[in-house]
Amino acid sequence: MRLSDTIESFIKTMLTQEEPEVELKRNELAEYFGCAPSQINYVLATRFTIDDGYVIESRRGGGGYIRIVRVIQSGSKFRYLIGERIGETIGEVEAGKLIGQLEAENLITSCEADIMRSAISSQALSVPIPDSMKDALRARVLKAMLTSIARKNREGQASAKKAPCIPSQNGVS
Amino acid sequence: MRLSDTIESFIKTMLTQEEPEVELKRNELAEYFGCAPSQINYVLATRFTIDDGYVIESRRGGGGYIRIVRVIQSGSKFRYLIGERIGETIGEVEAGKLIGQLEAENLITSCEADIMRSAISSQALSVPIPDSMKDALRARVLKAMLTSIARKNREGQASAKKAPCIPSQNGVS
DNA sequence: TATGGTAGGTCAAAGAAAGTCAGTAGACCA
DNA sequence: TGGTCTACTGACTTTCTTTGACCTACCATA
Repeated sequence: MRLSDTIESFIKTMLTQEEPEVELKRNELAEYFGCAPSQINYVLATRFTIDDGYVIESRRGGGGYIRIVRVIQSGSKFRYLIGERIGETIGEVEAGKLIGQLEAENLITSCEADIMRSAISSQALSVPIPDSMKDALRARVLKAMLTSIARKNREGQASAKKAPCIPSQNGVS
Repeated sequence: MRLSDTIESFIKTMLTQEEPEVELKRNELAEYFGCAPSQINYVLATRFTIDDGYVIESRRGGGGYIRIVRVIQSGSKFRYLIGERIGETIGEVEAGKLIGQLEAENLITSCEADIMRSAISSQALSVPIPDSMKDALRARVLKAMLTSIARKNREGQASAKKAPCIPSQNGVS
């Protein structure tokens, strides 16, 4: 396994359900894993982004620290994604992270997440068009899927005739 | 026998009934068979396609890998749809009917059906490319989504750890 | 209020591994 | 024997990881 993956899961095991916040020393962690301190920054930059659902705070100097906070930016997540976050184009990795967040917040099932991921995979979109247009296409497809989920949720709320897409919260307090 | 055939059967013997998933190193395999690494890609591209019921996942860079997953049992509904029924291109109406059938047979939930319909809607695919290419794109996206469902169902059967996509059969014998 | 130590941030470069593609060679068929 | 399809290769590209040199911020205290 890659060092980055090891560090990632190390940090994630510190972030439990009850403890959505962890503070660490960059140099200590680097020494513990026997790597360059900047490796820690790399892990944070690639695996603990806001799209992944994390916020990083830090401080330099004596008594410095890095704090990682898992955030659930609730409110109307779908509106935010469709209206602001996604925009005209989006890459596969980025889009995958957004889907992962919806899954983690139990706004979609893991089946729905997988369907969405596969629908926007570069595999699925591998027709001979320029990459920029693929990203535009991906954004459209993703927004269309999210819109359909959001609409279903609304209808479920309104009439209770049709089942909403919100999955049952298995094991989540 | 052609080298490609040898590599193909080599990989297929690794993919047993119990282990439908194999991970390998492209360079190692190429060295083992004494061929160019790109030969491996050729074999994967010609013999382990979605239509054949396989999914390829890979990662570049340090610690990179190629994973081959056999997703689809022969003789299944999904096998028929992906391998024969859908083909290279498909229109929106036709695709919608197929999705409706899956929904009626309780192979997918109504939410999943809606997500899939929206993903292949002409709305979602309205980027400036020729219509013929849109139909090709729709076919690819649809196959990719069906593949992910089929895979999930298989994983659900195999381990019962992950929930399968097959919805509960409400009122359907 | 300088100033030196402490600790995190940035960035570019090197390394690792897979992907792409165009071109060549071989095989099969009319 | 010419044409088309399949197999194969190598050069080049892209992506991901890791490191180290250098930069910046904060704190204590003289």
